[in-house]
Amino acid sequence: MELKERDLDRELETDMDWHHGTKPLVPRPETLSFFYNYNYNSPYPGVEVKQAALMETGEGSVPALMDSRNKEKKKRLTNNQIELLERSFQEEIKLDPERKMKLSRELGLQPRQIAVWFQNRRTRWKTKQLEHLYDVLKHQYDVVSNEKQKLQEEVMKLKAMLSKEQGFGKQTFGCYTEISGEETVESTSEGLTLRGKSNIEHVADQGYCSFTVEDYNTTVLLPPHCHWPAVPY
DNA sequence: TGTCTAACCTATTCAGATT
DNA sequence: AATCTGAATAGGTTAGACA
Repeated sequence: MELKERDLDRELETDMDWHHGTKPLVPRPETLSFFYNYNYNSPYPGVEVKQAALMETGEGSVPALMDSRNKEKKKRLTNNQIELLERSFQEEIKLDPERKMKLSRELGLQPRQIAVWFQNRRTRWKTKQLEHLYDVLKHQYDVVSNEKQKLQEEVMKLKAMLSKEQGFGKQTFGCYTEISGEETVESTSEGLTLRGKSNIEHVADQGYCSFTVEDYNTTVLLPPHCHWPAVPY
């Protein structure tokens, strides 16, 4: 980013970390909280008017005064604000300065509020993605596990038939029976696991479980052209 | 190369909303 | 009152610009 843009950004307090470099090292004095609060000095006169109007109608997003000491309340965003923010988020998960300012003007919110909302929204989205990924992997595991059990049962049946043919049980099998050159299967009651490592561990070892949300976004959950969350909010 | 700063992240706090 | 939800904060990391 160019210096000019950075300076402008800082001047307008559009940066998410508005306090960087100027963060007070001591607790904020209550009596001066209005001074430290980023909502106080609005660089957008028009926005203030809009916010005041919204407050009057009970839809305001500007923190109202909690008491005589100017301590401000947290206010939830209105449905309209969230709707527009959501639409914007669906269009693009990241927020560029221009869009931030546009949303700020349209919604009557401080740029930093827009940035914070997007940051929190990305966090929620990521959590949902991970939950969804867990479900997908669990389902895949269950399918593979069931398949494995069926195959094991089939092996046992075939073994039983073989031993019957070879002398009605004269030949006993050990605890582990060779199936292939690489893998053995436990023939005990808990014989559902591969010796050594489970499928999931095996997959994890091969790095299949190592992914980023971006990778996941473009491979597992979403169609290739889709770069915004398919998982609902 | 080191410093500065914007932008991002995760973890956490805290207050309003809900049960 | 307890719990949930989400707006906001704290502090750390990263990347780009610049001297």
